[in-house]
Amino acid sequence: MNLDKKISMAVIRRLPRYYRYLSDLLKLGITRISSKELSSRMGITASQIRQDLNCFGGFGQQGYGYNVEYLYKEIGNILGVNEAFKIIIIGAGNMGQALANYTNFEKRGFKLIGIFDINPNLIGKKIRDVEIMHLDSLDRFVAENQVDIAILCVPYENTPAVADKVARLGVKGLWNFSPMDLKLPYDVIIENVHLSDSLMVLGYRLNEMRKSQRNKS
Amino acid sequence: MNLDKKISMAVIRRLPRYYRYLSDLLKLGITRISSKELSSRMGITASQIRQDLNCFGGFGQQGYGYNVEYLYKEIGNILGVNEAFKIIIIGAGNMGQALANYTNFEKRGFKLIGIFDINPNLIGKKIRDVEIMHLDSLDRFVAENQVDIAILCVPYENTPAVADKVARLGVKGLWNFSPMDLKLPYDVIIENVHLSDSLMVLGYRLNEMRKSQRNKS
DNA sequence: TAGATTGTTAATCGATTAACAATC
DNA sequence: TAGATTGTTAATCGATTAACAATC
Repeated sequence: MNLDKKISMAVIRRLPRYYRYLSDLLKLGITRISSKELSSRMGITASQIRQDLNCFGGFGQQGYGYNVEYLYKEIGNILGVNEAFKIIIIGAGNMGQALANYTNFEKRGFKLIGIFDINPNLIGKKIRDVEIMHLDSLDRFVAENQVDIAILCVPYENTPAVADKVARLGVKGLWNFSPMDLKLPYDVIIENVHLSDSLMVLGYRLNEMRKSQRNKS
Repeated sequence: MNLDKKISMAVIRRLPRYYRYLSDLLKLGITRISSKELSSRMGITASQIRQDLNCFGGFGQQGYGYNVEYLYKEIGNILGVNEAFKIIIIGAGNMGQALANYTNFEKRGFKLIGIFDINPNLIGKKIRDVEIMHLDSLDRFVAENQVDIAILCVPYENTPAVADKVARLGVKGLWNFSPMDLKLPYDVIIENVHLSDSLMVLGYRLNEMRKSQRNKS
């Protein structure tokens, strides 16, 4: 168990995936699983699974494998599903409202406590009991409430300014939906969701497949 | 110029990022750029930039660097921004509607031609001139129109069945928004957008930062 | 021409996979 | 106990970085 050693992002990004598969196994009523069996389900090597898990501790047992429920809970703890991170959404356009309606996030340890916009037609409206407030009241809100993460769903051109403002107010996690790489001079964790990047990669791969099929025939 | 050689996914996933930075440079009126200068803007090594670009051809000139407009267009072509991929959205809930309103996709070579749902209250409604149709008419629609990509925004439990149906109809690209790894026995390109995975990684990193700050003091 | 910067090969680094002793 | 499977070290593979000759 290589505890306190620096864990690579490659490993970290696989954790939510393990968590999902373990959740599925639980639902199927499977109580124990070997790295070999999980390997064939997930399409990665058993060796990688054992390596990954051992970054965080020895969760298995020789000759037995892993207890599904135990491993599920442990990975949940590592990912902080019981932390109840307080999140706010900035920008209540289509994407902001869509995310506000995602009840899944709650299950994974994220609690929406505020939504902000500048459109007067939206102010006062509620989404799942959370009020849409004017962006002008953000300062006071952040001062009065602990806000762990801000979800940025504002138009492209406003994103840098809003990100800067939020970071200055002391919010330490930003989830950015604009197609740009935010850089801030503060100690803030930024996670980008570049939807158009993903779609463009899909387009590229589609073309490549078609090309290779044409060459075959 | 290592043409026709297999290009790694690591390189491919960086292409849209290059494309974004070149677009920014164009807007700034910068006409030429060296790998060194681009390197400092993007925060990756100049060596990596030259390696990446040379997978697709020699776009630069010794002693000069790269012509921004030329490189922008070339990468655009590689990514297929002029292909006008025909896309449909399945599931016109919050996320489906949010994506339907994304005009950005059009600029990057994706044309929305249909939206499908099963909710009778939504059928007939239009989003940006695109009609929401009943899922029952999907078969005929795909038969009568070329559909390159289907965006899946349906509830978790319906996703596998809908994905299977769409793939059977001959759609070769799937953009999946459900938190599951789709596997299909057909030659279909699947690109997953696992929003909750991304958010959980953000939560993990936030916790790690806080831990390390606590240890310092 | 001299200076700059690419394209490309070689070296390094990190991540994945294989192997196996430890042990349940 | 014997069989199974982990935890962990060692080997391999692939991706990134460094170096430099080619050349604009």
